[in-house]
Amino acid sequence: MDITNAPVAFSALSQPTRLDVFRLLVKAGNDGMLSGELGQRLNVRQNTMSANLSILLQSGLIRNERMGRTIRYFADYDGIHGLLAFLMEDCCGGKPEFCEPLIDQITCTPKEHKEDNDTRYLS
Amino acid sequence: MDITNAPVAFSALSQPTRLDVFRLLVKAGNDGMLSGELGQRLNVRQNTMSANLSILLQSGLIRNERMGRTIRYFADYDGIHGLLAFLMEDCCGGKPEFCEPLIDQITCTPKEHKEDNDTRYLS
DNA sequence: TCCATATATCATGAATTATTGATATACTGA
DNA sequence: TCAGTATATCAATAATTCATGATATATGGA
Repeated sequence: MDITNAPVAFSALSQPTRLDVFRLLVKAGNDGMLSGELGQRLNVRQNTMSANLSILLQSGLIRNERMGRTIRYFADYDGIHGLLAFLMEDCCGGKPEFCEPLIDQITCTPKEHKEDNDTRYLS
Repeated sequence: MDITNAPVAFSALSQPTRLDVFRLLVKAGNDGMLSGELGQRLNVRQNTMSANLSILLQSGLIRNERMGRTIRYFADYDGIHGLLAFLMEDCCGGKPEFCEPLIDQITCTPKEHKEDNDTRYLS
């Protein structure tokens, strides 16, 4: 997986099923959800869900882990943080020292992991 | 102008020129920017810029004001706040009382205007 | 090794979106 | 009222995206 730009991520979120998937994963937190579970929950066919999950994966907003026969998907908070930081860059009147901690908070970035933050979107 | 859903807003941000416009307006803050100014700055033809601004307007992420012959565009913080709140709903493990103030902060929502917040995206 | 389950990939057609040249509208000042 | 500037709309083509049926791959258990 290799994300290079923000339009790809927003494009991923622009499709209703994918937005639903993303929000379910945000709510699911560390538990994540299985691919099949998402398909059942949202009443989406298997190959359609697979294609949509693939697009979300490429966007860097979610990640996955194979658990035996099944694959579990999670919201990727680093990716989310990077995207929102890019989107709202200088949002507080060009005072990043004021704005950045707030972006950390909205994306639930723990202070002790701040050095791992995704900066791919930042210019 | 009447925005009804989040996919429209993310779709608006999924196009590179529109994302650039949005970010310029976020940075510009209360000064906003003229349509022609945006076109020059991003090297985009007049009618293309007009079409893209129209799409951003429909998304509720920006607003405009005619000033004589020119039209000035601004980031719409209420719209932005509503979208991000919807996107990250329950992001902190289903504890909105912890999460919501952070969303207010990232979108620079002043406390005294909280009652005006856009809730169109919230379920 | 064979079967069943879970997920991914492929090819296709339908629908949507983006850009452009041309033209229309809105406003200002002379 | 006319000319000029700023912006919007229209029509058309090109490009992209979507969901789907069919099929392939990966894993686990008997």
